Amino acid sequence: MSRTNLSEKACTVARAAEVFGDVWMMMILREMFLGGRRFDALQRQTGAPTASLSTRLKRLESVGVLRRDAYSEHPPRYEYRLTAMGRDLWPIVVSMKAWGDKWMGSGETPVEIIHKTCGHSVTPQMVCPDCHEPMQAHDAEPRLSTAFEQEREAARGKS
Amino acid sequence: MSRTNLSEKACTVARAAEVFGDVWMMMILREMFLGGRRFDALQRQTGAPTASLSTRLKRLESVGVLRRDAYSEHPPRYEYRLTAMGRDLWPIVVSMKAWGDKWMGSGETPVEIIHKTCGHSVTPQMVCPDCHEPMQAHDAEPRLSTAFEQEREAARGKS
DNA sequence: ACTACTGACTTCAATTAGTGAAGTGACCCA
DNA sequence: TGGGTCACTTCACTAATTGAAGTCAGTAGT
Repeated sequence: MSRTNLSEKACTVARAAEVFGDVWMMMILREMFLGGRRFDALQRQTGAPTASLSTRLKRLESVGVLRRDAYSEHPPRYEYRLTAMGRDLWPIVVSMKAWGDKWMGSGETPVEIIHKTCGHSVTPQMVCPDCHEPMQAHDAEPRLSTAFEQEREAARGKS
Repeated sequence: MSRTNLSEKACTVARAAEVFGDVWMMMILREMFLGGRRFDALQRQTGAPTASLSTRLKRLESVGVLRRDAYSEHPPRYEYRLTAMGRDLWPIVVSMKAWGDKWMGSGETPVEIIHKTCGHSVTPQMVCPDCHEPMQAHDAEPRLSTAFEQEREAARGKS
């Protein structure tokens, strides 16, 4: 699907990007978190061409992000459901929504997130799991593993 | 750049996806959060072809995610820096890293995130800003605005 | 019995985007 | 004079995407 091969890289962002670093992937995920299950619903709500949607769903299934279940044998009809792996993508979609609301939005948000346990409409926040303080880019410092450091060193040297 | 026009959609995930719903965009962002500033460093560390990198950087600049500063007049040399808008993308990249580490990783993470204020190596977590409980997909319920609901209703009806 | 419709797709030809390799321009260093 | 760096652009080629149309297995209506 993508011509580049990022999956052999050490960077796990690269590996994740290979899976859903694609507009349709993100639209599909958004739609599934909104409850979309069937091919034609996903198609209409994402606006993806049939062929594009089809290749993406196959890919997501082969990765393990979603499962394709028959809900009728005759005629054969299927629906797609997120697996645990797929549900774990929720923070990514929510982060994108938060960013989109803040920087690309036009005042009112199209979707509110209601926290079931407390009932409030919320914008989930990233916090440090140790000290529970909100975290942003400038609060963090990356520390590279030696293996990853070496991969980068090699890149620096070549070409 | 993308053939589809998602930016006029109400959904802010769609708008965000239009900006960086692309493998190279994500790789560039990862690299910039790791401290990459110059064209050739970004190229080597992301593995992007020059032309691809060039179009992506132009696009990110035009959106306002990064700024292109001259660090030398003669010869003309530039570096790229994230704006506030760009730094706000951090939660997305971190969420992707967390997902990649968990589901695509091979034991050891290539990059640790050190929380400067507490000094710990952490995996940032999404919490409800009201009750401070960790939040996942099943803790949340989406509520659509009437405008967005109408857009979807229209999609349901056509073709 | 015939026609239309639904759902989940495939196939196809035309268009568009992405690719590696090579080239450009403005310098610096020896 | 020759080579090297940096930040790109241009080009010919290949690969992916697109919209439209078609397929298959049924159900519903008249």
